[in-house]
Amino acid sequence: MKRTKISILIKSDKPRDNVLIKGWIRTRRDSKGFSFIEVNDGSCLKNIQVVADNSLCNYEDIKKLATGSAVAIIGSLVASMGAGQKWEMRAETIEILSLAPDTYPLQKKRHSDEFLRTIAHLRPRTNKYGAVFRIRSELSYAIHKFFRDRGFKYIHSPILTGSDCEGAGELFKVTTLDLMNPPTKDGAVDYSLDFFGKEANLTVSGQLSAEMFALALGDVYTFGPTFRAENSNTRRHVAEFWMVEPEMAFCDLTGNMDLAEEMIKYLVAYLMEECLDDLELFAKFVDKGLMSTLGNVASSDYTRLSYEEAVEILSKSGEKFEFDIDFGKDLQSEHERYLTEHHFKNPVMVYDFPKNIKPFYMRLNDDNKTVAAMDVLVPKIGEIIGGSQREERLDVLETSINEMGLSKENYWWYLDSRRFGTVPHSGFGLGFERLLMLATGTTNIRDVIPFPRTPNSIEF
RNA sequence: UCCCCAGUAGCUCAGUUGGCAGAGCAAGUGGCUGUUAACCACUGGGUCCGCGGUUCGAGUCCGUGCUGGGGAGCCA
Repeated sequence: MKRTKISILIKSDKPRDNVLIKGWIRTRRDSKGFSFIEVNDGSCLKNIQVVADNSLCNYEDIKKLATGSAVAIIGSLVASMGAGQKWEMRAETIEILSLAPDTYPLQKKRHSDEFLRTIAHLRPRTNKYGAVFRIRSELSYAIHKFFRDRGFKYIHSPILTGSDCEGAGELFKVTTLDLMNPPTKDGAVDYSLDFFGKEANLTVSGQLSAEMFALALGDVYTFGPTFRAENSNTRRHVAEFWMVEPEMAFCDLTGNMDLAEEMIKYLVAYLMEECLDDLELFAKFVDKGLMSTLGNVASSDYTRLSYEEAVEILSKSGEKFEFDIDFGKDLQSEHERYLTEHHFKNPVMVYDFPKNIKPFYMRLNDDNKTVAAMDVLVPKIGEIIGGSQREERLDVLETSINEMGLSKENYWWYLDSRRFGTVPHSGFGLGFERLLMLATGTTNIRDVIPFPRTPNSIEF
């Protein structure tokens, strides 16, 4: 007999005989002659209520079923006499697949997120984390659907890289050398004897690869893990995270911002349509205002303002900031928060940043002091997207590489793209986990990724 | 890496001016004719984060280390 998933059963429009379910016990309530057993199989947030009569041959064992135990139940789906649910299952046989001992760490009541992080291998069995990871799965799918519907091609950019790409943050080194006794040359480690014949790292971004493919396939995107060895200890950073990076040929900064806005709106609307049950859990227990926030994000237009205008708003705000606002300095967290949470109360797109605070590949504007960069800032989380129109002019790009003290030789292949059929192109990086935080109201990034990697923490 | 806060039962926490270690939930046992994070009764459960110090006496005060959380920087 094939098992039926609980997500299917609870949506049934008629009673059904001879149904098999398999899942885990969430709670058991005993009465005089029978027990109510809540079974969850992870297919959806809801449990199915199973009624186990004391006439069942193994009823004495059934009464030992504790939270976390696994069962296979055959029975019939019938209308529930109770008020809390439409359907319930009347058990004919209950096979106990495994009995959870009383040391099972999860209880029926709520646990703190901090405690659940210490048992990250078990937390997907809770309502909240089950919901997080179902939403994460749906959001991944929606990203692919969004791009595919618009003719974008999915590029698998490499995880192992030989260049330090954009110099964005500290890199994780990848080596097969004997760390106790590495080969040296002139007092330094001799990486010519390493696996790749040169230094290698985990990628910090798929952007440079994506650019090469955008200049061949037109519109492309990457979606994969990226790594930063930055020692940052905040609720918005992890060492391993997933990034979505579209790259579009024949596209300027405005087209780039258009895509970013359209994409966020699409994804949030998609979740509100497909994951309503799970989202409502967050609206109930995590962030009371979640649904109105999401409604706003999905439907209202995002204000676009230049860095210069942002600086002006902040200067005139009368707000006392810890850090000075001055043209040429990057916006601090407190400034971003002021813009999104107080001034506009909505996502905000800031563009045309001073060139000295941005990487070499961003396109120089005609004013010679700003670049065609853009950030999407959202309330509570801050920067969720960073992107730019890329510098497509070979001479300007070479000057920029020189000015930033980088070596042209390392980027020979990147520069080739500007030698051969170069065109204006643009792209951005979206922090997948940060979008999940926005979608669920979760305030700590460690709670939206299955096994978070942070400084001093890689237990699971 | 810097600043701030916290660490007491399986979990969430209380513990007064330094004076016998507490509650709720969970767990175990029993009860209850339909429950909804069921309910009622009883029972068991402690390296008060580690180390050192002050004191007649430290969960409480001091020093230090570790762990967790929040903020900052870096960014997505």
